[in-house]
Amino acid sequence: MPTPPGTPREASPRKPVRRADSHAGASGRLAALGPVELEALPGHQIRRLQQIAVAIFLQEAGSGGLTPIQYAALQALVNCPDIDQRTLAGLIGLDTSTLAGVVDRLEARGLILRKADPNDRRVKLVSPTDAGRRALADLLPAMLRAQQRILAPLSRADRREFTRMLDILVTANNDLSRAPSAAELKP
Amino acid sequence: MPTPPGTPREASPRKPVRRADSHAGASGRLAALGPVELEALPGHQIRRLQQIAVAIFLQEAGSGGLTPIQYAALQALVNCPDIDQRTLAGLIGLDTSTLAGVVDRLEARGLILRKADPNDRRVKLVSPTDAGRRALADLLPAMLRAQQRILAPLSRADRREFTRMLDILVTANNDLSRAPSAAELKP
DNA sequence: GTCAATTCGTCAGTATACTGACGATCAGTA
DNA sequence: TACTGATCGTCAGTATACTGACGAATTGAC
Repeated sequence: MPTPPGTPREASPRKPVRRADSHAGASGRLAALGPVELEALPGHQIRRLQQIAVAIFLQEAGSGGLTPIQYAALQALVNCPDIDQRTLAGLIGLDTSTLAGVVDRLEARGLILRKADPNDRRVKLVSPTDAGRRALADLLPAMLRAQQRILAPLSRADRREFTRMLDILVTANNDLSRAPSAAELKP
Repeated sequence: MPTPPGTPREASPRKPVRRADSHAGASGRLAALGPVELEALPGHQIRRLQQIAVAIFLQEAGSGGLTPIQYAALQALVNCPDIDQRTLAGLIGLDTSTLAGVVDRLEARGLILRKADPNDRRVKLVSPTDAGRRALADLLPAMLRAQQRILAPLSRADRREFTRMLDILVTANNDLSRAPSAAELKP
């Protein structure tokens, strides 16, 4: 972690508030340059947007529905049944320990099945039940409405640009979460 | 720490099987078209980007540092000391019940102080300690590096566009989380 | 001046999301 | 075959983040 990646360097901050003064340690009294506005920090706004996206999804899904994560796990399993939990975690971008809880809850609701792999008893293969496929199909319109609402404040051209940049940012840093990456899944 | 960022990884196939935008409006005929690709759903990609942003922040902050939320709370208090918890929750976009835990942890580390409001005994006023201001100042360079790294995969023009759209999306839906909105804070 | 409504902070409960460690299992080798 | 190393799922611990409910305190209507 002493090694910041290649290229941060002191680019001129757009309008943000306060430049990264490399001589900060010396003065110690740089608190006078100006306040840091949270709204100008991308990380802060990304967190807010995530909160909003989850809230919209839950509104559309209704009280009996699934959470966004549960929907993603179930959708990945319908796309690709009978995979082990590690592969599933990689598909939806989750830590395997976090996925364990998600799978527990889906199994408790009868939406998926966990069975041991006969060839490797460490592995548990997961697949959706009929009830799971039905729940997913029932939720599809609400899920699509949620996706539209999330980006609704943007113009159509901006929506396209935004999703394009989102893809760049996610794929460029895909390996930063503890989710198993595609590289280490299929040797 | 492994996984030095900046590794672009091969681009995913990215065939947009089913997008949630534009012409999907009628909502009746989109049910039978093909598999739903999670990567094409804005909500999914926003969640992934949030994971990445947190991971980058924690990498830069180091082991003894603060979490992004703790940083935001402390920064808001330095900008604006002696406010009650409800106002603070609104400033950083948090539920008051979630904020209670954040404030507990910051108080336990001696970075903030909680005292009763003499004019209204329901209210607890919060303000940073000297140690809190010091911790915030010490973390400033790392925080700014993190912000740069999050958007580093984009061109400079794209970074500007992305933050512009982020602002639009967040402010347009500001009232969807349970955080106290600015409207109800100052009557 | 009393009582209902409201507000503030908190708690219990649920669900992500991470780190670090562990037992069980498998693959490879000597 | 016995040993080493790796992998799979899980667990404990910590930290967001929400809903719904609650006691304590204040405000408002009358």
